[in-house]
Amino acid sequence: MAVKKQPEANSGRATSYDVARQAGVSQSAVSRCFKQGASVAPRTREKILAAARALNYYPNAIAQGLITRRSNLVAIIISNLTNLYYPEVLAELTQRLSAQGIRVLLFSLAAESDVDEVLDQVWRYRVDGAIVAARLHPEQLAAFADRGVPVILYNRVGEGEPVSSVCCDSVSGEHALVDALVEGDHHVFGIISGPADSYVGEERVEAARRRLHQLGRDCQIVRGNFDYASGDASLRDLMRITDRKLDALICANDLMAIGAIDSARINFGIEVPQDLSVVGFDGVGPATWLAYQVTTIRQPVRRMTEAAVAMLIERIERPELSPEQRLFAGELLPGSSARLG
Amino acid sequence: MAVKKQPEANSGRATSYDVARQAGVSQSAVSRCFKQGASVAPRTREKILAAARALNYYPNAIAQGLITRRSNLVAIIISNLTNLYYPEVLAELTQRLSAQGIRVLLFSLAAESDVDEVLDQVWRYRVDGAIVAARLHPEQLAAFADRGVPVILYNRVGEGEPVSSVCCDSVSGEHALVDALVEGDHHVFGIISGPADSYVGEERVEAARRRLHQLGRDCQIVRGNFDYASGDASLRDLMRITDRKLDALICANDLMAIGAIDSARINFGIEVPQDLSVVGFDGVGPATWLAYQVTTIRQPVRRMTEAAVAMLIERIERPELSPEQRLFAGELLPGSSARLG
DNA sequence: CTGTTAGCGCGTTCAA
DNA sequence: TTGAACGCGCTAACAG
Repeated sequence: MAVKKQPEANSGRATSYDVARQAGVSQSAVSRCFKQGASVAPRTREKILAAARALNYYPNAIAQGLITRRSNLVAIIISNLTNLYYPEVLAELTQRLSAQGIRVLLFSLAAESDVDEVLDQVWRYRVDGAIVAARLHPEQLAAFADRGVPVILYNRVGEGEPVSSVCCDSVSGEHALVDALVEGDHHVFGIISGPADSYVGEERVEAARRRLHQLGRDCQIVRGNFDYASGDASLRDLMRITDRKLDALICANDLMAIGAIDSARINFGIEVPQDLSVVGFDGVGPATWLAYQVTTIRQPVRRMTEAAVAMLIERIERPELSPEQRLFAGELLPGSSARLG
Repeated sequence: MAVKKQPEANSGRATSYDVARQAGVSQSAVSRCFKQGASVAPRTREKILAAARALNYYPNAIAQGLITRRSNLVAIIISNLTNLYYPEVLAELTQRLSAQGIRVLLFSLAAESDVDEVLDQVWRYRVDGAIVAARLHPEQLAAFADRGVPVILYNRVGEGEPVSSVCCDSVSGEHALVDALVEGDHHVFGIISGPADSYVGEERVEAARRRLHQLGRDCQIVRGNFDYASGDASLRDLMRITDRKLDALICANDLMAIGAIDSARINFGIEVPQDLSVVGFDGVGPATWLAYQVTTIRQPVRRMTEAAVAMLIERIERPELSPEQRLFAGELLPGSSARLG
């Protein structure tokens, strides 16, 4: 005879057995009572719910997960949370997942090299799926496939590896920006890139460069790292390189555009957009502030997060589904940081 | 005879039994092998680790949690993630917890009224503790105590309920700001508050108001809601109320200060700080941008998150520890958005 | 509709 | 140092 603990002596940790005893039913009746479309007599149900409430009983999701093989946990892996653009994405994702009865296990990377440690934990917690906004190597992506854990990349694609992804279209976005700048009669073009390990950064820069080339324009490219300070630093570089003739600046994201605008006005005494046009990418909050009104491409965050969550849940329920890539066009916000055509 | 599945046929989900069989040892040997200071012969250990690697075995944290009664999960509950100030806090917290072998279950509230649903999930997942930056009712706080789940409030206090918390001192911060403003020879003071349901918002406003009163200064207070747009809107209100005589503005956070600065310059053609001094609170990134350089109080985020995590882990390990409130003084960033004494 | 039974994957006694 | 046996809290057949 097992020496069971007192039923409710240790407060706040009642089990389904405690509830069963209190309600005078079997443990499995309690289990069914907390399951969706299970058959329980109304009277029984009431007794059980009353007992559950009295004992402060909540089903143990850990135990449920062990047996159903569904943890209802999804990992969200984000490289640098502080990038002004992610908080909005993260909030949207968690709220949408929450609405679907899914909990978020958050992993934030201090350095890209931490990915392997993070994945280690992801496997241990038997998450049902993952949404990833960080660079993953092919073998890391393969690990997800091996384990049958569906994964959705956010603003990234699996280079080589077939994997589902949700992205904002860099090419059409940069085309729109470049076309508008060119029509606006600019002559000396500069580009501030993102860090070398950023997928969208490289993609945006390449798209802008090619489009400029197609239209017969040359450009200078300097490397930034997506933050405010690098907007300033890169602008200085470009002013030097172009002998201050720069009059159109394309930034790989809004934050650097803002840094460049401030630097132009304050450090160089240049008028934006009269003397220098600046465009960004993302459509983050500060881009719309009165002082900046950055001409940029706004990512359709709502639709993108909605798609990411929908795609993930689909694949959790039907693992055989093949990968799918969804590309959303951003919207050109004219702003007033650039003279357009 | 139970019909066991093929050992490794279903790839990527090996159990400790599979590893044991492959290594020719018992399951409990495998278990010990993955535990810290357990006694395993070096040769046995190697065999097991080799088998584990071959089978791609990772201990099931869910099952571990079920038996050890430690999920190694901590809930982080944040009301509005998009408040420019929280991403930094969230990133710090997750990284610090991660370093301690603890995973983060993230809950982001769309509305304060969602708290109860969130808590429901918190109980179900048997989290070891929680860090909360959202308003909790006394009965909600009591629920944590009932269940023996340690909780740390972040920039909030338990009103009535005894509960641990980590805060940045509003009183000393506002005193420093007000004192500096008063010495700077200002005459018409205005305050933009936070939303009514914000604890720090109310506290900061009250501290500023009292200090002004002590120094024999009167002030006008209008309600903001912590976002950029309300900085603009509230400034308009204050300009009207004071018949444009406002020359010192105290904002309950930096974001509103920035909104007010932009509005003053652009909508009213007022020079900041020559004609109007503006101060904020928090020390968020944009506050230091060249265009603003907001005079503000910088919260010591690193020390605060470090304290929160340390306090929480202490209480997870020693539940009998009584609540503790830690108050950190912020640092006055002089900036250039205000004429100080 | 309800109770009985058998595990989910692992940590933890207790002997050997 | 190792293995056998048990149980964490629950779901999922199955029989009644």
